[in-house]
Amino acid sequence: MVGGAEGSSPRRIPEATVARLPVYERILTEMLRSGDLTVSSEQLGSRARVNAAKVRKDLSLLGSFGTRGTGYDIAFLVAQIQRALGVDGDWPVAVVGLGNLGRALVNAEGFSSRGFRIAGAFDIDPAVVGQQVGPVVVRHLDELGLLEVGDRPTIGVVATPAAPAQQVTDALVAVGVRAILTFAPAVLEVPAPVLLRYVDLSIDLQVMSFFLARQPAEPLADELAQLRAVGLTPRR
Amino acid sequence: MVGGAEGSSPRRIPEATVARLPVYERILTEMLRSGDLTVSSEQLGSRARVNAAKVRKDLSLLGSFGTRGTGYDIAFLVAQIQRALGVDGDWPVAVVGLGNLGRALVNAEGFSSRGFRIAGAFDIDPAVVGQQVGPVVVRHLDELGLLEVGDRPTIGVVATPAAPAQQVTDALVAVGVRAILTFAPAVLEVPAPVLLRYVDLSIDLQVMSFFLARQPAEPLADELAQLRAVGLTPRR
DNA sequence: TCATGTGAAAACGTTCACAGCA
DNA sequence: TGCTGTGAACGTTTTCACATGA
Repeated sequence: MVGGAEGSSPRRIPEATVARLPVYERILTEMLRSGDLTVSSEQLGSRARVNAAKVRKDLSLLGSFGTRGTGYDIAFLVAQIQRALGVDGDWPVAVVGLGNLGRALVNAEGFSSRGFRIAGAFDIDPAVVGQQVGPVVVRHLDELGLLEVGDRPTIGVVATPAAPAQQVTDALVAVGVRAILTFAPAVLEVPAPVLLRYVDLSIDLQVMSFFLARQPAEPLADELAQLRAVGLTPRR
Repeated sequence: MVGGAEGSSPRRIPEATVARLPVYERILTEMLRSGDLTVSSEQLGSRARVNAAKVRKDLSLLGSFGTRGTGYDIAFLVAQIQRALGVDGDWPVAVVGLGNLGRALVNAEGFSSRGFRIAGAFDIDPAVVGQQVGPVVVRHLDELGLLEVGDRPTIGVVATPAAPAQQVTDALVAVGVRAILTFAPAVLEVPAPVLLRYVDLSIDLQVMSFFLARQPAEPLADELAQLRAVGLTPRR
């Protein structure tokens, strides 16, 4: 649904596919490290818990660069996926809230890799402001608007408790973030153009337990093959 | 796809709906706190960023208990959603890895609420083992198998770095968890019947940035209305 | 021979539009 | 009149099945 006059865009990549690409990429990167050079849709699919035909459809949307009879060149595939996901971009991220969760995020492996970089970390607790946390020095939330032009965040991460989350979100929107990723267990309101994504332990647990509840405790292997892992997506 | 002879199960609830129910529930609970008594599908939809018809479809799957011309009784609706999600269950959860992330999880609001309870927290770091973290005392991973029968975890949460994640997962599977929720940036292998869900900052960021990249920086309100927030679900 | 790439079919999920009821 | 509940239309995603090419 990202309509518009895009001109020379190579192909429309469905949202469902976009959600799987990072998973493929991670698997392929791991395989590269293990010394593998090529992979079949069958292999990749079984590692990603995805039907092989789906893998082929997904990859064919990026262009046709598999070799019939052999499979895909892993290194090349990784490069193509990265290109499709737009790794070349620069995505400054502001993290607000440096409790345990915020600290974990700021230190996360694979955060600064990829186009993402932490443009700033913010809190209001005087005990935390000024502290060095991982790669950054925590600043007061009031300084959010004072970031250099090149560091103006495109994405805001809300890692506060539920109570201040809406206020923090408003502050992020005010400095122009175009997307919010929130870990706070609260429902947020943002203006329509801002992308909003909730990451939530209790929601994940509830969805999981729903499926567990209607699954026999000791089920037969056959029926289980059909039970795919609850996806990554919009789901998202 | 949870086929089988379930007999008197009320209705099949699609996965997409299941992923939205906890969101509705959270909004409704907040509205209750604000003193609201009823809600229309329009109101609930706009808060959840979901089409009103979809809200009605979702809720009608739980049974028909709206009042035409008025809307839904919020308290009753919350109860129905909870019943559908199976709140009545008991879901012991084992958390492995008590770095910043594990600490955040163990202390999370809304963890122990709902049927979930922390049956145990495990690590291998001698500096952490024995420590009181939030509501629990951390035990050594080797003691995972020693939990009382009533505390045998149904769900395992992996909050370790990528390197030991597979090993930890194997240990969890060995003690009989039926679902794994992992925050480790690694691809895991589990036997087919075990549900597996990845929660991953860098994947979320990548998906978000993909949509941002093909979205005009200062887009018109009309086009944006179509850009729904990247969902929760499976996520998804 | 083996595995990709892709039309066509099936399954699934969303949205529309309106009948039905308070 | 206002809002739910739901068939039917629509759009998207998945899966099948096989022609194609290394």
